[in-house]
Amino acid sequence: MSSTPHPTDTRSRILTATLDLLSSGDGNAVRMTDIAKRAKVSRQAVYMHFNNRAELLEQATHYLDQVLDTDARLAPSRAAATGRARLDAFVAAWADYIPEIYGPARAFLDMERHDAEAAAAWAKRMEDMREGCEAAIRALAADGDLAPGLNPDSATDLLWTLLTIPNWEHLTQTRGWSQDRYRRDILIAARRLCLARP
Amino acid sequence: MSSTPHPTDTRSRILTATLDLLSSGDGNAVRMTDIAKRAKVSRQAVYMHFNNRAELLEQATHYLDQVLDTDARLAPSRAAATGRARLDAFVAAWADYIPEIYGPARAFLDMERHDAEAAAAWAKRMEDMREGCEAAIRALAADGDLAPGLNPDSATDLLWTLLTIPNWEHLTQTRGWSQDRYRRDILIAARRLCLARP
DNA sequence: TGCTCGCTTGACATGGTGTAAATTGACAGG
DNA sequence: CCTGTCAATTTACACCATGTCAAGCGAGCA
Repeated sequence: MSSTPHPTDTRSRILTATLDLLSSGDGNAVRMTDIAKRAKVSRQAVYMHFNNRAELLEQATHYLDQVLDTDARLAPSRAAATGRARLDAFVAAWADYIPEIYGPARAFLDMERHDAEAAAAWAKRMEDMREGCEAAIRALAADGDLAPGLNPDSATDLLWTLLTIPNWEHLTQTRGWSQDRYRRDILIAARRLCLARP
Repeated sequence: MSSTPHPTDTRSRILTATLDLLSSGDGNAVRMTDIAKRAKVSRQAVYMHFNNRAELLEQATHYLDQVLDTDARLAPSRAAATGRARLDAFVAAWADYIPEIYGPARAFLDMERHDAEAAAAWAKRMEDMREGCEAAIRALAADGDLAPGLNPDSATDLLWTLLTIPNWEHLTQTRGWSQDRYRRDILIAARRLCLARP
């Protein structure tokens, strides 16, 4: 059942319990009580390690980033020779990354409205992601391959927007797209949007 | 202050109070208490007219649709001669519609996770909107102007996704785009995405 | 006079987060 | 062996928003 190893120390048990619950679909069943139960500690023990839910979630995503080796996944994109290749690699990497962080992401999106701290933590992550978009667009512009009619700023923001998690959610959950279809069609869309000659 | 007329009967006062608060920015300050206070009735009086918050919000958007004459705004799109014209008219109409319904929309998006009834009501509205996208894409396909590489289904879903309210929110709120810029650049993006020769 | 309707008042249940304090049990060091 | 420390437990409570319940009140109508 458990997708992550099963460490003995309490703090790690809480973190893996959090991730397990978040990734197990019913995102609503991730209350502090549920996490504590799953980690086999008291609810108060959770508060001994994390001040509040937002902080716990934030630590959990950091923990997840190590497991997924997020940086390494974006290396191919950074190494790409042309702007077109960079765009393709970035979109592909990101498309496959989304489903893996969807659990925590959904939790943050839910909190973001009424919890400024959570919103800030999540905004920073998404800002990092935007930089990937910006780099790809700059590379395209340098190659003279950027779509005419769009300045680099607008192209960056539009690409970034296209690739947001709510859009992935909309297409795969609401519209029932498979992950394969998402990967394929979102790449086509990104090319059409950004490239002068898609 | 009040953007809507000020009817005397209680039910209408509650509805306009709801819309006023929703459109006044701080979307978090739209608790049942706030609405009641604004309508100058007791909190319980609200429950005499609407069973719960979701139902109140739903009625409020219906009320708003009458005020905005939503149907009429989409008439130019339906009347367009070519697929390209239809796409343009639809995107333009929708782009200017979003800011006007943003208040209620945001409230629904917040509830949709933990309130099935609210989610269903909102999904229906968005489904109606999808039909506009579908009609535009079909018209393009009929003219032979649809982007190669995308079948009509995918194009419809992608266009629909591009135009969602969270994306408008992301671009105008998070990225600080003006409404003018949004209207202009989202139209460019929609054309690039859907047209064979944008 | 008395009935009914629309609304008010005030109290209360529920469900989730977060706080506070007293207690237990293990383990380490003098 | 006694003592201190530390992690964790148990229990209890404050807070906040939604929604429920019941009694009361005043205006208008028959």
